[in-house]
Amino acid sequence: LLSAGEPADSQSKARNTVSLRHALLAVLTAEPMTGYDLIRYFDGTVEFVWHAPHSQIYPELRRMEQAGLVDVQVVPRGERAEKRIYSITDAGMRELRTWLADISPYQQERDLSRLRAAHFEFSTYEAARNQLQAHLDHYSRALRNWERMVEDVEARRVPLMRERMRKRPEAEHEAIAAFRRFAFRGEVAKARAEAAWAEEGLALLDELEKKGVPLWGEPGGAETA
Amino acid sequence: LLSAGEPADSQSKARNTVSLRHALLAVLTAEPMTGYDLIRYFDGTVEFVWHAPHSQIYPELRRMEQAGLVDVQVVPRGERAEKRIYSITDAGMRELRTWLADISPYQQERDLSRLRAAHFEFSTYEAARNQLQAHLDHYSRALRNWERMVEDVEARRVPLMRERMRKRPEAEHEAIAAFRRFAFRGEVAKARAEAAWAEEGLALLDELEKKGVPLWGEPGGAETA
DNA sequence: GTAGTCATGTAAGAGGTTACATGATTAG
DNA sequence: CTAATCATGTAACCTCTTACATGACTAC
Repeated sequence: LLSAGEPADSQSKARNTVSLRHALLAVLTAEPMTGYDLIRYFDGTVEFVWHAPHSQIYPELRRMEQAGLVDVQVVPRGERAEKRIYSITDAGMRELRTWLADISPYQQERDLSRLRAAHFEFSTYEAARNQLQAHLDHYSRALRNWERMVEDVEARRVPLMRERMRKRPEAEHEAIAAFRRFAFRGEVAKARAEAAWAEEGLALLDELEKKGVPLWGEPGGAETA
Repeated sequence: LLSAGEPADSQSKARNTVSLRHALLAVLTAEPMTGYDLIRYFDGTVEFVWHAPHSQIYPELRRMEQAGLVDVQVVPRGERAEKRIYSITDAGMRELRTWLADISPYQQERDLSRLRAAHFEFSTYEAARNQLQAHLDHYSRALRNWERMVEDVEARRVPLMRERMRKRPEAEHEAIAAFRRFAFRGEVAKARAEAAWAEEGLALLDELEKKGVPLWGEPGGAETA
């Protein structure tokens, strides 16, 4: 049996669970910050490549601390409270670099929209249209977001990126901006492809309905066999 | 907990965990089969939209049986062994249709390739190239697969689809093929977009290297701050 | 005072991966 | 008789989601 997309690389153990860890390390390269700050950056810009809720981030930071990947500075907040400011260590930087060189196997597909679309014959024209319209809406919104982010990167309007640049020599600035822009452009391309796919699907539904092709779910269509 | 007496409140709470269940139901609409058969279909064609290992499929089939979504026929295999042939019930068909009409929230992004690409500045030109080359290889292979599958659907060369058609009136055949084709075309578009993205990245790396833009990970580049 | 933001956690459970485990049948 | 294929499970573990939970500080 031939399977779809086996990476099948002979070497490279590439044991790549725990990527939340690397996402956190990557953000911490910009500047030391609290878990709370990390969550904000995740929800702001990093979110689009790696989402994580705070219930995952706080415990992971503790584990990273124990593994020596980050240092903590405990700072009093007012009279009674405290906050924990994390910064990346040399070991953390090494871990990040190692991870950047690891080729990891591509994770298996699990695509709800596609799974549904492949079986629209059991549905109704109306329900199928709703699905595709939701798909189109979702990716249209996403597209606008990522396009604005590409512009923000080009105009150097991203605070965390500016901070990162401030700490590095001028010569490296171009690379820092270029790779961020490149990543966002990947999302732009994906969103565009998905939106176009949804539109193709909506056109297909119109065509089939006009031809009078019946679906199982329709009142007029055949019922359960 | 799913109970049969849920009064289908207002419109679609969209409680959409357990989609493995719906993927299995969808395959079972074609014909009754064993868990082993289901695994083969998953690994063959369904895999590209929904992957699942056998350790997930067997227990889920038992749960579906208990929920009344599938019927089982236990058939002796030789002298001592047995096999369990599952078929979808009316309740299973209803569940499938309900699910097809549910709009589920889009799951959060978690994209390793993009996460890495956004931080190539910490890597080396060589490592970054390897990443993108792997990306390109993966999606080029995927692209060829999905393109062939689109052709197979167009030529009605997919066994499970033929089986499905055999059981339905001629009028519905066009829809059955059209939706499968449409789903595969979505994967084609995605693979094409990802391959193009990787190529754009490889060109970017060439350009930056030619200009002499330094990266952190390079021997010539700055080391850890 | 009170609402909003800053700040940090725990816990239960679903879903998914990997490994362990077994044994029968069939084709050569 | 041996290998491949058919066939079905369990268990440990990890990740992620959702919900529960707390409280201090700050601006109005």
